[in-house]
Amino acid sequence: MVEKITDKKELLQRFRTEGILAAAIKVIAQKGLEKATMEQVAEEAGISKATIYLYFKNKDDLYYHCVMTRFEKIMGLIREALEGIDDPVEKIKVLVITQVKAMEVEKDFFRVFFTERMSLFLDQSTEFGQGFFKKHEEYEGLITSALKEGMDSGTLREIDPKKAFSILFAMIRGMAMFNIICEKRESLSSEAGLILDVFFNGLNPGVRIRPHKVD
Amino acid sequence: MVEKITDKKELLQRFRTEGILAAAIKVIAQKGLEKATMEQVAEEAGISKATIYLYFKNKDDLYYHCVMTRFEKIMGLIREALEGIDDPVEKIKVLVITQVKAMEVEKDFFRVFFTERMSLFLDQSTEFGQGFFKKHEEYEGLITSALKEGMDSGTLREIDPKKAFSILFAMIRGMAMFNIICEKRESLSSEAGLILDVFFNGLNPGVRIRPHKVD
Amino acid sequence: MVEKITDKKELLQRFRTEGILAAAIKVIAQKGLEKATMEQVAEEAGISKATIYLYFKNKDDLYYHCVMTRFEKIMGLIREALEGIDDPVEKIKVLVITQVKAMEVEKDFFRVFFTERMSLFLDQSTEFGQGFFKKHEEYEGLITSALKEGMDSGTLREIDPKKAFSILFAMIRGMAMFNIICEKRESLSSEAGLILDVFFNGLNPGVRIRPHKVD
Amino acid sequence: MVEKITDKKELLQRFRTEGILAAAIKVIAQKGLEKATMEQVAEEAGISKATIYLYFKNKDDLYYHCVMTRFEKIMGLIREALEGIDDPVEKIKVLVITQVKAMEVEKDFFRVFFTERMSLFLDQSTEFGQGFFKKHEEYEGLITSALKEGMDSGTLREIDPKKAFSILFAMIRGMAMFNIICEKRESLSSEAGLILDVFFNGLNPGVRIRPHKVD
DNA sequence: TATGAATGAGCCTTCATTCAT
DNA sequence: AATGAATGAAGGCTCATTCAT
Repeated sequence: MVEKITDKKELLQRFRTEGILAAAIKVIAQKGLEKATMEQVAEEAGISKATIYLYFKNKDDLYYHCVMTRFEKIMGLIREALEGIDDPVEKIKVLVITQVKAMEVEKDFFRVFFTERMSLFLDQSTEFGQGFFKKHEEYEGLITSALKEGMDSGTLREIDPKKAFSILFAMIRGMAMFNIICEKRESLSSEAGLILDVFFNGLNPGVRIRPHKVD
Repeated sequence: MVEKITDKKELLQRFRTEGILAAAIKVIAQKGLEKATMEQVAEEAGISKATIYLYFKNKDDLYYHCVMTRFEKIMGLIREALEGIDDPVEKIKVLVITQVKAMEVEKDFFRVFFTERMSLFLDQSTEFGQGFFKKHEEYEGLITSALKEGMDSGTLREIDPKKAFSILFAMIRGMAMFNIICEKRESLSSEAGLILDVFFNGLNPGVRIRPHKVD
Repeated sequence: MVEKITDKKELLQRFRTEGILAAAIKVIAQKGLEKATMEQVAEEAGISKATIYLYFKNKDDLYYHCVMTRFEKIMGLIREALEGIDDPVEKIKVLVITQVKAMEVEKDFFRVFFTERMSLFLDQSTEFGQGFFKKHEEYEGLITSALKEGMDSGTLREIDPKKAFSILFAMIRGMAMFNIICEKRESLSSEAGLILDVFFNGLNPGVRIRPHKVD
Repeated sequence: MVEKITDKKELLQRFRTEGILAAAIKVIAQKGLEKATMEQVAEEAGISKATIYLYFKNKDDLYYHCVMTRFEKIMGLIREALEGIDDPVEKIKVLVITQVKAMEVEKDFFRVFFTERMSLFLDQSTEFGQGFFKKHEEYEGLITSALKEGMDSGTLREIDPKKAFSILFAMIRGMAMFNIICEKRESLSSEAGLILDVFFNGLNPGVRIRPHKVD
């Protein structure tokens, strides 16, 4: 009996939390982080400003959870997409495409994430920085292990996998940023192929081993 | 005689402008954009808050000029470094290295630039956005033309040069961001070689045409 | 029960609003509009500056409501005083006296109203101007209708009632201003009789139909 | 010789002074007193901000002189218009009409004078207040003496001439204000007749001795 | 005399955050 | 648990005014 009540509480808790996060993401995506006020988030969530503080410590905390939620969602999608795939190169391909598509779905939010207050996540002396760092390492692991497999099997050239990850990630983020931001004509996901092409084949002429096409 | 006076005035003008900019860059690099107050900038510059407004319209304008100044300086360095170099691949190599080194010198400032209020420069409906866009196009041209040359001469594989630029730029920016931000052990410039290696050769195994070493 | 709560809220709302207005009127009357700061008003009201902004949009809005409140109060007094009076000339007499006395009670505030930022109320392209205009028309109607009655009944000479109102109002305001401002020895209300005398009889010699005495 | 130089100096002095005043009046009429900045006045006058302070103590002083200049000009016009007129009633008529017309010519400036910072002139504890008071007494004398003449000759009813002046002046100012401000369809001067009519004949019915027409 | 340059002194306004109910 | 009400803390910006040249 008591458990049920607890369950109910947890349910409500989760319900509220998610409602607030959804509202926050929407408002932040629309107005940008700085201009998004707690008031607006509360209004969008249909609750009172003070209530937000029952579920989140402060504005930074709220934003942090917005980002982490997105992050986790994307990680989930990636894991899902990777299921059943063995070929490391294929894995990476799927990874990139999934990632890129996921970001495209929430363009507006990621625009903010990429352009405002990233510092919040990068200062590892803070709770937020540490939390983000952990998630990021998990993500890094996902890609790094695929790269390693490729290198071990001889499909990929041997270079420091962490560095390879860094580069790949940089390409994704970089392309994402400018595609997201500049409202390019071509969809972001259509450029995933290009990223992969360069990442695998480079710009040198010669027999391209892996042409890539994204559906 | 009259010229002299004008010169003096211009000199003072330039002196103040640069003094303020230097102060602003310092303060912003230290505290971040949001937390940097006009008061602090003024203090650092050894002048009064109101004086800043004689030289810059407002805080955004001040920051905009901070960024543009850095941009121009880097472009100057790049142009200088490119002098006398004919080989397109070599050009690109030099370009990347120069760029990366320049950013490293002002780590703290670029950390802010990459993580706070980039939106200011990306909204092309504003004066700031347009100004930045123009400079950026110039920069794009610098790299794109080198890439084109390489493609025309057959040294590089034919792909849309603008896209190639995007990717290269993304790699630089991405590596920069995370190296700058995460206080990695390795210096940013030492990774320029890696960037170039991947950019030219990709991760596929095979004969690497262009090994790169950065001094 | 629910009603009670609402009532309480409304009560508090009204309480605060009136408290702030009273404080504002006091401070403004003392220091003048320009020199009266929101800080001072808040202090006088025993609340925080920010709280004022919960009840009024900005300083202009606050001042606007100060004026409108006075206006409404005076209109109320006039309506009350007119009750049971039928004779149009008597009505006008009462009107003028009531008005003049009411202004005298709040000399200091009306001094400010007459001498500072009247423009705020006179620019009908603004919300404030329109609000004021409406109230003023109501007030005009009150007097105009009395004047019309008088003209219809033959007690008063026929002239455009609106113009008659304008003149009467001008006299009141003019006398008020200079009596209020110049700290004349004679009380403002004692001059109401004079106003009425001239308004009805003019300066021409001849049988004065209506001598006026104000108690 | 020395005198000539002094004269030249005086001439320049006067020239500058008048230039600044003209500029100030223009700017103030356009923007209102509060929004008119010393900078704008200087620009309009084609000189530097600092130069204004060579000729006027401060902004208030400048405004004061703007007003006094207008005042003196109007007094001059009135004196001129009164020349050769003997009939006191006629004098008053001319007085009112001249005054009203003069204000109409500089509507915009008088709008400001009537609605902003009149307090500056009304506080007789200040130099400005005293200066204004003196001029105003002179003006009062002009009208009062005409009124007295009329009373002495039996053309006008006997009442305290100062009070009669007050009332007449109130009517003029009041009508002026609302005509000036409200952009009434009828020209201000066309209402001078009405003012005079009421002032002389009142609203009582009966033989109107003095119908007034204004050209 | 004229001015370019500099500034002191404030004030309004905004919000994230708290707390009594 | 939820919130309406209140506020502390700051910061950008504007001008009138001064002064060295």
